[in-house]
Amino acid sequence: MKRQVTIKDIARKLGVSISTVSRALKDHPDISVKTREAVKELASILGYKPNMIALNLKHSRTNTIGVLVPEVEHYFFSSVLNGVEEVAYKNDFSVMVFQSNESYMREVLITQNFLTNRVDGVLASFSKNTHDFTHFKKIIENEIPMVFFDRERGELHADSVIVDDYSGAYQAVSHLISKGCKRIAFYSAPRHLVLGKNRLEGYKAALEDNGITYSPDMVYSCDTFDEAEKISRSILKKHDRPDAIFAVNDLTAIGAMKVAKKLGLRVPDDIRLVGFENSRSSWICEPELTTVDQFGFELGKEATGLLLSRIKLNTFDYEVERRMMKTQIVVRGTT
Amino acid sequence: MKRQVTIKDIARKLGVSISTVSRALKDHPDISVKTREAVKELASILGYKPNMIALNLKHSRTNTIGVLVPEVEHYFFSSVLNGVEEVAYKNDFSVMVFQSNESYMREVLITQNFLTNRVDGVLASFSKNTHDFTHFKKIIENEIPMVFFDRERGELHADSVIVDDYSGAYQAVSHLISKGCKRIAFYSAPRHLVLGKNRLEGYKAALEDNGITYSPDMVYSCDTFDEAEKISRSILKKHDRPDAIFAVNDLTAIGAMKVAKKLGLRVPDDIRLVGFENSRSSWICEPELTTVDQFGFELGKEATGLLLSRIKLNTFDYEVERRMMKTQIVVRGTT
DNA sequence: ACGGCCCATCTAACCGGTTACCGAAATTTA
DNA sequence: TAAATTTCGGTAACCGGTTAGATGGGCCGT
Repeated sequence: MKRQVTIKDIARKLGVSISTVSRALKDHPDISVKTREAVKELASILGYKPNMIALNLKHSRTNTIGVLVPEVEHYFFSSVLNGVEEVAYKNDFSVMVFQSNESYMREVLITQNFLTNRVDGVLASFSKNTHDFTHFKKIIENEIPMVFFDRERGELHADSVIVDDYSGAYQAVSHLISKGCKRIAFYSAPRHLVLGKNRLEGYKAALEDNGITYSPDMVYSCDTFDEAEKISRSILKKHDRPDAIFAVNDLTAIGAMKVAKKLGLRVPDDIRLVGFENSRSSWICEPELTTVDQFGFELGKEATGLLLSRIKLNTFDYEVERRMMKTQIVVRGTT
Repeated sequence: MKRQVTIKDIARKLGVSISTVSRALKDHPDISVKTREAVKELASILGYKPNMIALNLKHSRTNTIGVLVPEVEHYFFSSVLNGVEEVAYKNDFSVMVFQSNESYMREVLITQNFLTNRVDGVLASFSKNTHDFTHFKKIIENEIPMVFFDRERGELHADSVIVDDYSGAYQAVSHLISKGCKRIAFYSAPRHLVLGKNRLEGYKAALEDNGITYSPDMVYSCDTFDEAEKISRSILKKHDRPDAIFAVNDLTAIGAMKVAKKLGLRVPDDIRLVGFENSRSSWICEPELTTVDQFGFELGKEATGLLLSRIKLNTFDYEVERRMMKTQIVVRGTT
């Protein structure tokens, strides 16, 4: 492959030393205007581009942040990514995105990659199957700033930016109750995810604040379209079927809706549904889905801003922060 | 921040030279077993990780490929990305993903970033608003291998891996004709994209092969949900409205379907629809959308494999290749 | 006892920049 | 006019590895 133009080439052609070229290019006052102009002109003629790798080695920074995300295919994560890019980009940082595909093994390899590639900081949303966090601990041992987003893990020295799951769930369930629903099922994420716990708390609180007793029988572990299709079939056939379903994400709600319609239930008359995400899908399905907007784009911007501020701190000795993003219920046809 | 362990640290503690450590770590035969074992043991105790940046500088490679994509939010592109990661990953390459958001300006900046970050190769799908290709020429001038995917540009020294748009469109339109459709509208991508041209040709050919005369009045420039909602309103109200719509992607087809249903048309009895993508959305809408599967995952794998083979060639003197990915029509409820 | 040879390791240059420090010429000052 | 001070640019170390070639001690044969 073609060798790139270096300052050495410029120095040789101009008969000056490489340090002069280096200084001239960055407007160092030690260099005379004449020399500086000559260097700059030749540099642009030759198409000189500084070698980032050499700079990175010198400064031991890469100006790169690593992002670990379960799947970019999910609307929420892709919108987070947009926010991340926006901020990173404005601050001259590059972004390396890796998907765990909800696989723990893959996640471990990705974090190792972060270490060997010497990213300056890490944004991470770990997989649903991650119960062991030693791979993240290694990143922290290396004093690489890390911000968890959406899914958090309190005990590590890492900031987190999360969705206000509690209040999102509370809003959603309160809304359903205001529509007259009494038997509200909750299709929930696995319990070990903090978001699962918090949404459950919000669900419970909304029920209890409205005089409805909480029953664990109404909570199902189900957070994908396919699972929703499967379990809804039996749930919705029962004589004491729920009159509303609050689902942990839009696709799950839509899966349930599909089954409901197939069973001849009318939406929203016989059964009301609320999702969580405000994804594209939520206005593609019919009727359009009432859902809780998670503001992924803003979350991405927030998390990246926080991470960059940590990187700029240049010390690992800071108080860990936990930021919560507001949610907003979007009322549509399914309620 | 914490300084990473280097071979220098190991050398000092062991009282040997850094070259000995370097060689010991890579099982060089010059080093005695005793020394080698000692070095390796200390390395693992100290948690030594080779500094990729230094290696990159030495070898002037980064083991990184840059990916330029319009928007990861689109199902097709996110599935391509999955394929890219899969292959890159197996070959110990990292992937840097950048979204142009269909902005030409952004795209130019991203390609500059590829140059300064010294990626070893580029996978690119340019934006709809790109008419000037000098930014790609710069990459090629630097002899960085490039593979265009999905959207190609013939005149540059770059391979391309594209969807067989012609046959995909031909299949889709033939299918509609076999269902008895006579007036088939085509919601098309901008003409300057090769994929737009090829699908139009496939559309024309399918019509003509079945004795239907092609009429330019049936071709509309429309490739988003919003545009489809807007233009379909008037198109579907006309007394000589089409009896089928073939759309350039799923969301456009779904936008049209939504309007059709609002106008009281029955799908598929009054109007049939075919999309292009086989996205998640295509089985969320109702009825489920007949669509042409583009096999994004396979396309991503193919393009990355080709790119990596070019990188490994280690010369820029190769014949440019153009690979076409087969498509497959998926028949569902809208036809 | 000495030249030759092998083995294990070290020295130093290199990748492409940055930058502290040094030195010679030009200019100012006494 | 000699000394002091700028001005301008060069030298060399450094970032963390790799690697060709040098070095030096031990063992061999004659």
